[in-house]
Amino acid sequence: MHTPSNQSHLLGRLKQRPEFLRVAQEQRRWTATGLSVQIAPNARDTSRFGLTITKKIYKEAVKRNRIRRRLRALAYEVLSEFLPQGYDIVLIGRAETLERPYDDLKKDLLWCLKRLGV
RNA sequence: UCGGAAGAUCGGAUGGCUGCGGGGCUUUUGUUGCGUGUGUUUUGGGACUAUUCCCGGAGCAGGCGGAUCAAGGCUUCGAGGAAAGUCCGGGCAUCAUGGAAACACGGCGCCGGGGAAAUCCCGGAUGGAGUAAUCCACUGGACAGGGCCACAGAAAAAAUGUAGCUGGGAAAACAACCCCCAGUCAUAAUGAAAAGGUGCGGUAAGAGCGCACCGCGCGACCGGUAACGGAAGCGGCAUGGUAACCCCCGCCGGAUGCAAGAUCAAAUAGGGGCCGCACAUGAUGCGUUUUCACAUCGUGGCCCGGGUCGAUCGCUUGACGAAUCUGGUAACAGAUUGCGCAGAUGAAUAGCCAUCCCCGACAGAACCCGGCUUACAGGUCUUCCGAAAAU
Repeated sequence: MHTPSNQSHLLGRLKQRPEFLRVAQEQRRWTATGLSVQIAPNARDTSRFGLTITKKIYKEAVKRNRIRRRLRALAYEVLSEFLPQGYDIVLIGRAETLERPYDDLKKDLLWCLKRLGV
């Protein structure tokens, strides 16, 4: 879309529910303390990411918003650097995402990517 | 100074790096389509002896203009007092509806004022709490009618008469008990409540039977816009509670909610129109047969219509807020202004770091506005009350 940064233009966003379901059906999932990751190849020359934070984790909208913002910042920083082209990835928030130190979250995400063989 | 009451207001600060959503201005290149006019090719019609001229269609090339979209630059704005719960009142939209009324159903219920309206707000009345400031209250009607009032108690509503008290009768030597008749409810027992209370008189015993005080009912008149308050006098006392049970009276109320709804519009199904082509010596249609005529049946293109995916609008400037002044006890109203006001749609307003402090509560807009209710760390300000001290 129109992201001016020199790195994040590689990253699109998943927006439609069917796109999320397709990634989930691929069954490639790994969970760390701070977050869960689902991934699927998308047959494109760019990668895209989506975020899922359910009401099950926190009832209050404020806490869910904060989790979403931390994950989004994480995605722009880490995925644009380490995620190869041609993948759709979904980051799923957990209860610990809210308070976990940012550096640990970063390690969690990298570890998940490694275990998923990317 | 201590304790208390009411109201208003704020809701971490500063800086750095990296970012997000909306608007505006601007630059460049590209994309798409539009307008304009130029050159050129080709073609139809007309005028003319002819060169040629006039009118129209199609293709190609590049020019200019102002847009759309994308990217870059600059600039500006970017969550709350409750954004929450979705409980009321409206705006707006669609649907239904000839008008009006009545019935049904639901809601509301002291008086006056405010407000678009409300079950909201302000002021007052009444009752209650507090030394006070102040706070609390679903506050019409129980002689329109019905229902209910547990347990206990004789009796729970136009009272009754269990124990008891008194008189008379009967019986008897006399008295008492038992029995019969009459009067009565002071006394006793039950209960949340027993049909005025206390005292004196009175009586066979008693009773508002009489009187005084208190209470209650009616109430001339006075004050107040009103709710209501005060009250001379009159009445011997009469209409127990519950309407948050039905009900009666008065007032109010269509339904559904922005996923409302409107516009544009790939695609698909079925439908309609026009044009071209094809067949046909065919099939079907009007009782049968033959002949003739007519209509339909095929296929291609374009258009209309349809409305899915999608896109745009609705979508944020309005019964708005703020400041100042004026009127009003106040709610609020009026005037003025180099004043302020998000608009997303997998959904922006952030991530990380540093410093400081009192170490940060409840909590995230989703069509808009007015209320209500609920949650909330801590800070600031104003007014008032009580006590102590000082003057």
